[in-house]
Amino acid sequence: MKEELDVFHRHLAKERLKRTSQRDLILEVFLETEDHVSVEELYDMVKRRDTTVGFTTVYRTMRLLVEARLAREVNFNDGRTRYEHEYKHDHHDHLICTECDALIEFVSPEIERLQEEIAQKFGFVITDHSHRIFGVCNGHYTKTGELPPYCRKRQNGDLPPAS
Amino acid sequence: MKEELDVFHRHLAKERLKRTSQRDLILEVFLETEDHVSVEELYDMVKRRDTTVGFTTVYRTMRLLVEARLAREVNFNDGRTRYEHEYKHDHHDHLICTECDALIEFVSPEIERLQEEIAQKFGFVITDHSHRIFGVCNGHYTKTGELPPYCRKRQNGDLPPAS
DNA sequence: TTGATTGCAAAGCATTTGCATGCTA
DNA sequence: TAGCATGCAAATGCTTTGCAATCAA
Repeated sequence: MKEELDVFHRHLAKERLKRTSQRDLILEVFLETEDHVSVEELYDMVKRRDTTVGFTTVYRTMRLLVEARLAREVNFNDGRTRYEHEYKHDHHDHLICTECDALIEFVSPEIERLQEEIAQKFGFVITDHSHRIFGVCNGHYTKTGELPPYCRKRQNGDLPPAS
Repeated sequence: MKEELDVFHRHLAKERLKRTSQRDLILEVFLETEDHVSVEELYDMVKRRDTTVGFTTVYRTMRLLVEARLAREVNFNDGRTRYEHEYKHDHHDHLICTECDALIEFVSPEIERLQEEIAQKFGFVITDHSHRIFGVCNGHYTKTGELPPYCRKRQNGDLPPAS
C-alpha cells in the first residue's frame, strides 16, 4: 500500500500535478479490493468513506492511476471499463464465464512467446495485448452446479455474449 | 453472395421473421466490403443505394446477421462495435497498430491449442475468444515510413491506446 | 388479416467537458 | 498567488426503445 502511494506521488510530481485527499483516498480504496472494479463500483466504495467525492473525480483519478501504471484497464464486454491492479502484478489474461460472474486469471508464457513470433513475422512491435477466453465454467455444466473454488466472483452477473 | 443470402433467409424463416428489402440490401452491402465496418460506416454505404433506410434498421439487421452467423462482432477499442464476415471465414485474431489504421489478421493453431489446454485445466468449455495484439506496425518505426503491404487500412485512423 | 418491420424521435448509459469555486504547491 | 483540482450539471457519442404507420406472409 505504502509503495503504491509513493509511486502515485512520484507520478504526480513528475507531471506537475497536485496531491489531493480525494486522489489518495481513491487509490487507497482501489488497492483494498482485488476485484475488477468499474468506476461506478469504486465510486460507491469511496463514497462510504467520504460522501463529498464526486463521480467525475473517480473517472479522472483512474486515468491517472493508469498513467502511473498502478492500474490497468480491462474490458469484459459488460459495457463498462474495469480496472485491475498493475503494480507488481504480473501480466495475465482472463477466462470469463458467460453464464455467471466467474472469472479466472491465467498466464501462459507459451502463448506470450507465440504472440511475439507472430508480431515479429509481421514487423510489429507489441505494446500491449488483450486475450479473453469466453466460455462456460465448471459449475455451469456439471450436475452439482457448484462453482469451482478458483472461480472468483465478478461484481456484475450479467455478461453479454463475447465480442 | 448468393449463399449468404440463402443462409440469411433460412435464418429469418426459422425465427419466423420477415424478409424485407432493407435487410437484403444491408446484407448485400455488408458482404461487399472486406473492411471491419461500424454501423455508422455501413449506414453511410447503404444510404448511397437507398436513402430511405434508417439508422436503427442497420443496428437491428446487424444483430440478425450475427445471430445468423453471417457476421461477427469485433472491438478494436475505438468506441464502437465493428463487424467482420463470419460465414466460411476461418476464425482469426488481430494485430492492431495504435499509430495508424493498419490491421493484420492472424491465425495461430498453436495458440488455439494452448487456449484449449488452459480452459480444460480450469474446467472451462470455450464458446468464443478475443485475442487482440496492440502494437506499432513496421511503417511506424522504420525509417521509410512506408506501410507494409499486408497492413490493410482501417476506416478510422484514431485508435486510443489498448485496454 | 395479423403481426413483424420500419424510421423517426426520444431515451439510455457510460464517459467527458465546461465552468465557477476551492485548494495545493 | 497561480493555476491545478473539484463537483456539479450539461454535453457527448454509441446504442436501444417507444410508437404510429407500413408491409410481408
